[in-house]
This record gives sequence, structure tokens and C-alpha cells, in this order.
Amino acid sequence: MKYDFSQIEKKWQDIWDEKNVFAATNDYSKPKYYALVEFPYPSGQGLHVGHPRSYTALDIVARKRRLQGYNVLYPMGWDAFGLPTENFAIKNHIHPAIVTEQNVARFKQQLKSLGLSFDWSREINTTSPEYYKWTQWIFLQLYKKGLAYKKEMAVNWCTSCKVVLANEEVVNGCCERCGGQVVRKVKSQWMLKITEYAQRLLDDLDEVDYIERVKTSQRNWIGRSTGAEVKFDTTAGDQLLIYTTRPDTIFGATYMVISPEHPYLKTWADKITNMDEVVAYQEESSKKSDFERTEMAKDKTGVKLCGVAGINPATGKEIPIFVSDYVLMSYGTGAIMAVPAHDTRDWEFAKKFDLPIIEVVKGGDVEKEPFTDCATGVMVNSGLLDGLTVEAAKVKIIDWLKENGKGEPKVNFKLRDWVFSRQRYWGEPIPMVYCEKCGWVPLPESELPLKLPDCESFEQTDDGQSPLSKMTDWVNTTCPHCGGPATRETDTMPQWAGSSWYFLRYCDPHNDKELASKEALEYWCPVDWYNGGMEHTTLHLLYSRFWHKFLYDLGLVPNKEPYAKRTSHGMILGENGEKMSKSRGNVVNPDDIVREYGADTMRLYEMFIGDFEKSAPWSTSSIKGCKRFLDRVWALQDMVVEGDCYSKELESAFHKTIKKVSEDIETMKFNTAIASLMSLLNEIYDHKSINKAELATFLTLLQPFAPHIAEEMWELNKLGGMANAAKWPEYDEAKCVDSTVEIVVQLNGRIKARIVVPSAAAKEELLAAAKADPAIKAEIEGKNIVKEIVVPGKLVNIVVK
RNA sequence: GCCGCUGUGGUGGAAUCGGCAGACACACCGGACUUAAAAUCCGUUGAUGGCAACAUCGUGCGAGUUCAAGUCUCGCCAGCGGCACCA
Repeated sequence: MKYDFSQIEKKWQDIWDEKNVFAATNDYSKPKYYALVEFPYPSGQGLHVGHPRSYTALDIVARKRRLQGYNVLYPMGWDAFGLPTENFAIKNHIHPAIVTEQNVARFKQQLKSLGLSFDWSREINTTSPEYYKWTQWIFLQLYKKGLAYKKEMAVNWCTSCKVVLANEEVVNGCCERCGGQVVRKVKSQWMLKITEYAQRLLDDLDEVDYIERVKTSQRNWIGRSTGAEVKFDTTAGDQLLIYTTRPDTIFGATYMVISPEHPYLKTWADKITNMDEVVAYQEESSKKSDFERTEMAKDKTGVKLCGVAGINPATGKEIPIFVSDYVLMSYGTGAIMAVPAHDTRDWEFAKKFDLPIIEVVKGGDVEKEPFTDCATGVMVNSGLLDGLTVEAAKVKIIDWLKENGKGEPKVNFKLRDWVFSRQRYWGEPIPMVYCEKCGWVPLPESELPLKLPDCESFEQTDDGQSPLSKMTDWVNTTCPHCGGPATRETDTMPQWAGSSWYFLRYCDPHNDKELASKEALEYWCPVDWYNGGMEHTTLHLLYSRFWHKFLYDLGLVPNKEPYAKRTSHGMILGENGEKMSKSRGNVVNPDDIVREYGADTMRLYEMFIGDFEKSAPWSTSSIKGCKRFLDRVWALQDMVVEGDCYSKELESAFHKTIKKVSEDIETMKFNTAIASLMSLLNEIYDHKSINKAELATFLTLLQPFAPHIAEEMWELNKLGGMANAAKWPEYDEAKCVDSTVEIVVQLNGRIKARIVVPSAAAKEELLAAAKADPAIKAEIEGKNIVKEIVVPGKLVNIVVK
């Protein structure tokens, strides 16, 4: 009988569907397991071979948990708002909703062809009004708690997409999506105060089980630093507030720098005698994109303010103030004290502008290079700080500044507030109304969802307004507060909005009274295991943690953190080792693989390809090896015999394999789990027969990886019920060991003999057996034994002189 | 520059605690079957020397600790990813 994978796979996919076997039940008395993968953006290209790597991995976990008796939630949905769909719609004059529908249908069919055990009855779509009603609702709660606010600010403007981008969407000064140039532009934007949660987002990382590199990335992104804010008197009669992480070096501050956007430049306008020069510099730097500013990082520019100077509060000396774009308005206070002796950037600037460099921490040669080490130096030229270590000096100077009303300790974060407006059509409308009399007024919750109106064309206006702004019927409305004429917000939400809470909706996806019932959330939360791409670490993952904490504060969700465990898979590269892309011509289409080799082979191969966490190149010849393995599994049916317990010869092999596969799934070592199944198969072939009990165990272990073939063989061999409803096999630690074991005998660390001994042999017996070996006996005769090392089960090492 | 990760045969990759380096595959080569090819099955395969048993070398490079190092310590080199004038 031939292994006809296409017929078998179709058959079982239909049966699973019909019987709804993977639906999570609402029986809240059972132990639950919530496995989650990132829901895809349904692009026009269809499924990428990278998607199934993550989906199959957690499908394996989900299937194993079901066999272990858990009520498993493994859901899937569509993160369908976003630019590519909108751009496609503009180009082809099709409504984005139709494009989305088509793409979703294709994705769904592709996912189903892989036999993934998703609970399709809980499918969600971020673009459906029943869903985005609650995205909008959460926004209103954020607004009501003062966490959503409107702000005029310099934003990242993509010159090609004509759209505002979040910092996270700008890569090397270019638009993450189209690669177009990004410049700074002042616009009025909705912002979310993620910075209010910065400390908690940082602290609570200690409580979750995320892989270390995810934690590190988030910590770096949040970028907490401690230091002090210090007030410097100025000759203009006011005070300039600066932020520093090195208050200990204050005696070495020989000048100050403020950002070109600093408001004091306006305040001081009539006192600055070279204002023309300053204004020219401001204009020059405003024209620079972030990219250019970074490009020119090596070459410092700036203008000295004539007519205004600062006074160093520690030394009482007058020091010049410069304006330079190496100081950013968006971090700290937009002003710094410059200590060229102990800061690389200040040192470069001082060298260029010929400013004094005063050493205040001993340990380097500050004329040659800045000395930035905090651990070894001792304070000098620093009055009351002299002789102290850097750490002690920090404490002392902050106390001194506090006592004299000159400064305060201060914590700063690199994390910025989240720019939440997009001048685009295909996103959730922001449920806010502007009234001349009342200002911004939130839409009453009863009017949600605020639906996206139908539109003829989806292009932005030339000045970068959302296409919605052209729809006057929709824009013009009445103020919910005073009833007077008002206009709707025409910006929409960014793509990250819908994905910031989607995992909650899966718990209760059809609820039209609340985003999910309390009961459902209490049962299913938190997500037990969430797998996804590293590229989402500082975007989606951080945003969703933020929203979750906010909902927790409102008492809507039961846990502080949304995900108990987060892992990340490596990328699948093209056969040539490069990233898969159309332009490189190395894209592999999963449909072709499923057609040619079958879904089971595809799943198995993607798990066998290498270390799950590392990237790995696609290999067409390796996939054939996985197909060969399944062919050999299928052929087991020719050697089935009766038997209801493991045969003596295979018993320990089975126990070892159960142990290995069980453990490896938990630690994401899917490749070695499969390798151990291959080894077991080889042993069965050597043994030339397999009984029914053994076959049942083998198929149950295989089922998470290759579910279709497992179901079919389960049925053909009448093993009872269905493979997906079997019980996960157990192993006995005592039976994992063979009765005898070969150990190595070394002489001075060199292998001289191998002896076979009972695995239970004691140290003394091992040593005696080793010494009795003829080769060893001859070698040690007449020599002085210095040391004897015995490691049971592994080796004996005899050191002689 | 900073942070993180990685470096093992021709290839993808294995190797709980420091204890037989190269599991499991792929590819190659040889053999069986076949008129032939594909498929399948069996076998060899880290390098060097040797008819052989065997010996020597071998986990990016250089030191060190140890009876024993892919694994630990120190110092380098290379590659990948992220952040980047964050005071």
C-alpha cells in the first residue's frame, strides 16, 4: 500500500474540521493551556515558509498538551489593517476590504492545508467592526485616564508614503515599509503615554519567562538611566535645567550645550548678539533628516551663543553656552553640561572648538582621549569631592546640590511616547470629535463602533491629510457634549493598535457586551506560551504589554503581564543563505512543498531544519530526507505484530525516546526530538517487527509533528479512537537505561580500552574491571598509580607515572 | 562605539554536570536490484600516515586551569542581529 499523502491529508483535514476536534471548550473546570502565535498580516503574497515555522512549533506544543489532558486554546486570526493592502487598493482601485477578504481566504486555505490545529471557531479579524469596536473602546479608556493626548510635534514623515511613522518604523533614517526617505515634520498627533509605564514595563520583565535576548532588547529600548537634573544660573538672569548621568564630574563642566529646538533660544533672543548665526544654524538642522544627523555624527557642528553664558554651580565660574544638534530636544531636558575630559562627544566638540578640558577623574590622559571609566578613577580638581571614588562622588554631589537647591536626582528613559496617528484610510477611526467650543470630545461608548465610511479613493491629500478628510458627510458631525457643529478626527490608528490586545479577544471572540467576559479572561489568561519573531520585540510586544497593564489597572484583566512565556524562532533563509525575497529570486512557496511532498513532510522538515531559535537556510535535498523518514514510517505497517506491551528488545529504546521527545518539545529542541524518533525507527527496523502497543506509542509521539500520517495509520491499524485523542505516553526513568553499558578506559587521559559492564556497577567494580583489561594491565604494570578517576556510566581514567 | 548572539566534517546540525567530538540527516562514493534510469535496500565517509592492528592531529586564533576542555578563565579574530550624538 502506497503512502498517498495528498489523499490522506485532505481526508483528515476534513474530518478534523467536521468534528471540530480542536475547538477549545468552555469547560472552565479543566486545566487550561493557552498557546499563541502572532496572527499574520494577510499580504497579497500569500503565506511565506517562515510562517509555518512558528505555527508548527506551537501546534506541536498544543497537540501535546491536548494529549496530556489540557483544555487547549490555540487560536488564529488576521491583523489586517495596514499599508500594503491600502497601497494595493489605491493602485488597482479596489476597496481594501475586498483585498483583505481575498487575502484572508487564501491564507486560511493555506494554513488549513498544513493541518494546524487552530480553533477556527474563534477566528478574529482586526478590520471587522465587531472587533475594532473594542480597539476604539480601549482608546477611549486611555483618553479618559489622560493617557491619550494630542500634541504638536516633530514627527517622522515618510516622503514616499506621505505618512507619519512611529520611531519604531524608521530604520536607518528610512521608512521601514517602503525604504523612502524620512524627514522631520511638525504635525498635531495623538500620542499614547507609554512612558508612564516605563518603569513597570522594565521591572515586570523580572517576573516573566522570556528568552533572555528579548528581555535585553526591551531593557535597552526602554533605556533607563539614573543621574541628576541640575540648575545652572545664566547671565540672562534665569536658570537652565540640564540632565546628566555623571553629576560627579560637574567640576569638569567647562561649557554647556542646548539643542537647536530649545525654547530658551526664543526667550534669550534679544540678549543673544549673534542671533542671525543661531537662527541660520536652527534652520540648517531642522532641514536635516534624522539620517543625515546620524551620518554626520562624527563631525560636530554648533554655534556659540554671544551675550548669554551659564554659571557652573560647583565652581561659580562663567562658562559658554553652545547650540548644537548633538543634543536632542527629545531626551532629558534638551540641555547638557559638557565635561570634555570624561565624555566622548563633549571631548570631540571641545577639541573642534578649542575649549578647555579639565580632568576631574584621575586614571587616563584626557588630552589624548576622554576617560569615561567609572569603576577605577578617583576624583581630583573637584573641591569637596576630591579623593572619592566616582560612585561615592555621585552620592555626595547630589546631596550637595539638593541642600543648595541646585538639583535633584532624576531617572530618565529612552522610551518615547507612542505616536498613535496615521494619515491613512485603512485603519481604525479614532473615536474623537473636535468642537470649537468644547475642544476634543470623546465619542460616547454607545456610538461604537465608529465605522470606516466607504470611500471612492484612498489617496492622502497632497498636504498629507488622511483620505477621510475629503469625506465631508462623515467628517461634519455634532458635538456629543454641546450639540453644536463639530468635526471628526480624520486620522486613523496605527497597525499596532489591533494587535495590542487581540489575544484577549480569543478568550471570548463573539462577545458584543464587553471585550471579553471576566470569566473567560480569568480562565484563559495569561497566555502560557507565546512564540513570534524577534522583529516584534520592541514594537508589538512592548505595546501589548503596555495596553495589558493599563487594562489590568482598570481591573479588566486578571494579570499584570499578558504572556507568561515568550520565545522566538529564527528566520528561514533562501537556499543560498540569503534572506528570502522576490528580488533575490530565492522564495520558496509553501503550496509547492505541500503539493510535492505533503504537509507532514513540510512540518517535519521545518522543525528538523536546525536550532529553532537560529536562522537556517532552506534545503530541498534535506526535505527529501524527511519524506523518506515518513515513507519508512508508513512501511512499518508491513511489520506489525500483536502485542500489548513493549517487547523486551525495544523497551528501553521506547522509554528513552518518550523521555527525549517529551523534554525536547518543552525546550524547543524540535530537531533533536525528530532525530530521536528517527533513531527509534532505525532500531525498530533492526528488530524487524513492531507490536501494536509499540506502534501506538510511536504514532502518538509522531502525531504532533506529522498528524495526518499518524491519524491514518492509527485508523488502519485499529488502535482505537483517533490519534489526536490518544494519551501522551509516559516513561519510566528506571527503564531508560540499558542493562549494560560500554565505558571508556583512559590512561593519562588517553583512551586505551573499552569495556562493557553492567550499568549498575559500583565504582570499585568499574575500577577492578578496567584494571583487569589486558591492554590496561600491560600498560600499568610496574608503574606508579598517581590517581584514579571513575565516572559511573562514562569512564575510568588511571593516571600513572 | 554600546548591547546581545554565533563560530564544530563537503552541508544542516548533535554533544544535561567539564567525561568516548561529529548523534540524526543531507550530499558524495561503492555495492545489490534493473536492459537502463528513477525509487528502494546494504555499506564506506573528519584529516594525515600505515597492508593492518594502530598512531598522530582535529570544535575560529593564542594562552591558562584540570587526570580530562567544543564546554570553564583571560586575551584576540571573524560573522550575524539590535541600538546608536540618549548626556
